[in-house]
Amino acid sequence: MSTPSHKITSAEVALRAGVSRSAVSRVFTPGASASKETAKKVRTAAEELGYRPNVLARAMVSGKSRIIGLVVAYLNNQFYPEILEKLSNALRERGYHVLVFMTSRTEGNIDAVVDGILGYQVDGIIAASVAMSSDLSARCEAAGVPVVLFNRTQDGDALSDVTTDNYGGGKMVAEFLLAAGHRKIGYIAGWEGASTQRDREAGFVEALEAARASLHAREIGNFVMEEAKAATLRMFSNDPPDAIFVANDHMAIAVMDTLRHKLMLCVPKDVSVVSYDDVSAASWPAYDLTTVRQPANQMVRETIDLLLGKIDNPNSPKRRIEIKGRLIVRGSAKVPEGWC
Amino acid sequence: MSTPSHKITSAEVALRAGVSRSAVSRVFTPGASASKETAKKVRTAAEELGYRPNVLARAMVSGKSRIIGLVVAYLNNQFYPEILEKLSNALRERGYHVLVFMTSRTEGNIDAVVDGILGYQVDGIIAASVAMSSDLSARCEAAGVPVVLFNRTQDGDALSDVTTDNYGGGKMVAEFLLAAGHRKIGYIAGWEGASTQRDREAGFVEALEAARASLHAREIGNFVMEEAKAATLRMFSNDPPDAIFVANDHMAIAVMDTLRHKLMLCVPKDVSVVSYDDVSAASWPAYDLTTVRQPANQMVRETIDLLLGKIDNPNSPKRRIEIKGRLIVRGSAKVPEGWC
DNA sequence: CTGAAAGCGCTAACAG
DNA sequence: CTGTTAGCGCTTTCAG
Repeated sequence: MSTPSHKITSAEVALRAGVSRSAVSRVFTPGASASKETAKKVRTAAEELGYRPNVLARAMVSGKSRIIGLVVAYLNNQFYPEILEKLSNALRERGYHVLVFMTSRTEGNIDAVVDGILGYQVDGIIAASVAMSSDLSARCEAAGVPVVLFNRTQDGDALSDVTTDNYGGGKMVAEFLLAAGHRKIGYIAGWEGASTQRDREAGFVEALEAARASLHAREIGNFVMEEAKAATLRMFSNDPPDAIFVANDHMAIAVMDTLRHKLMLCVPKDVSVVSYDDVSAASWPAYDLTTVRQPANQMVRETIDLLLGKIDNPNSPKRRIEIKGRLIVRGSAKVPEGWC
Repeated sequence: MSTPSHKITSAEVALRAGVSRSAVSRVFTPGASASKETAKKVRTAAEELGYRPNVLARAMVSGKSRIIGLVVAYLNNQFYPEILEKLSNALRERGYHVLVFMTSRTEGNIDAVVDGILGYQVDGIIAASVAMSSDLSARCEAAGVPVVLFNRTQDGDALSDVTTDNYGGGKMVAEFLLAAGHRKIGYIAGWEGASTQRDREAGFVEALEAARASLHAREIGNFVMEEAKAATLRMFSNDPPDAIFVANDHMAIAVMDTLRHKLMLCVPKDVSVVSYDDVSAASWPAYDLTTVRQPANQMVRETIDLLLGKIDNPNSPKRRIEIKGRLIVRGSAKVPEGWC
């Protein structure tokens, strides 16, 4: 392979292979018709020259960039790097690449961010745990760019989304805690703008009430470790609970640290802790969290199917996919008698 | 703003504003000359139509895509999500976006991955903790795409890189452990293909030898938690050490879990543990790791400066930047008398 | 300061 | 199966 000091075009390959530019194009276009012989000549020439088709030029004429924009808020919560990795791998297998757009979780600048994405002619957008103004989703719609919300729903909106059954998950946790005999149960909430937070809490509280119990204490942790610590301290400053449901694992880690190292309590002897997500740290022996698993692989698969489906068939209807979660019982909470 | 069902072109904006396409272009090109009045007409029309310049088309003619390709191996190690986030934010501030390419850590498929990147006409590539064949770096060179290696050096190669002083860091750890009175010191190695692994170990071992001590035990963890656990078990199966240096925090977490929960040892009473990186989990009370901090912000800044510098000025020379690390003393290792 | 014209690298329709 | 032709949306000389 020679190493010229500029980018190689299909014309140069064509010249060297003694064919036309279209021939070159066809050889590099899956499912286009070129004779075995032409293909070989072209591939050889391309190899020798170090030619790669220019994806951008291809995108311009075909209208498909094979780029998916991924909007993500905080990578601190281990759940999201895991998702990003899975998403990226699965997408690559289907011939797409991921352009990452970081934003803060609050609605403020997300519109600007997505606006920026649109300029890259992405074929689709996955918004992980962020909210979009309906104005903005309308623009995406208008631009013909499908959007799917990952791990977040948004009402009154025409966006597809993939979530787990957060309501059912919250309910499961309440039933588990109740069955273990807990009666003074606290809840540490995530950011209240998040549908995950709202649904988990709703399911949790309703199951409590269905059993004639009620929330003993409630504090807000906003999905942020520092705030979760402060919330825990507040919750234990007076008439402490004997069990806590924390809205996600990320905060639960901070909660457990605070319980043990600031309040000198034992988990689960003094207080049971249950949370949500089942990130990999949840299974580390130091925490050993009982938690509701969000089946990441399945969520990713559904998200991609939904998005690519919409790309292939732009007027496929909006869909909301809700996947059942499962309670993973570990050591951070008392286990009810005979629980299986 | 109206919401047409297709993508808006500069021609449409031009038409509505009663100017030429070039005028529109100039209004959206920073530092181009357009009269105040034209600018206003164009902006209004653009706003009403919901126009965004097509970055891809612009890239084709200008030759600059404003996309940086980021190659990253595993997001499991918390260090990388943190870096990705910082990188992405800093780059966006400078008008670039990040296209993420995931690969496995071993050299196998990385060439294919980078090859794919080149097709996107990225303006530059940041390779985080992955090795590139010299053949491939030659191709990037030939294509005029600068590459900088993040947290990894590669000898015999013309690539710029940004690392911390891993050799010096390893040395610091040895001195710290020795000063605390440890004499039976073990090392859990990372993947041996990594320069970080090699340099940390080299500095560590040489400082040990300089003090007429030597490595008491050595096992390989390959930067993978499961393997680090197995390595720990092996190391303690016979004549256990009283201190361990673990090549990074990610493995150290697994090592500590194993020490405490499988081997029933106390840290640091029975064994001191020191590691490398200072990811956020290192400061969680459950681990409270004494570790060498890699100054992420500074590394990111240098990386970006280096890369963008090379983009602006293609024949700026290759540079290797090495940043000093610092030992963050926490509770996972005995602290030498009078250490400050 | 502004418009007309040319062309970035590629693919898609059309003849042959 | 193959080459020719016409653009994708934009920026950029070059005249005016």
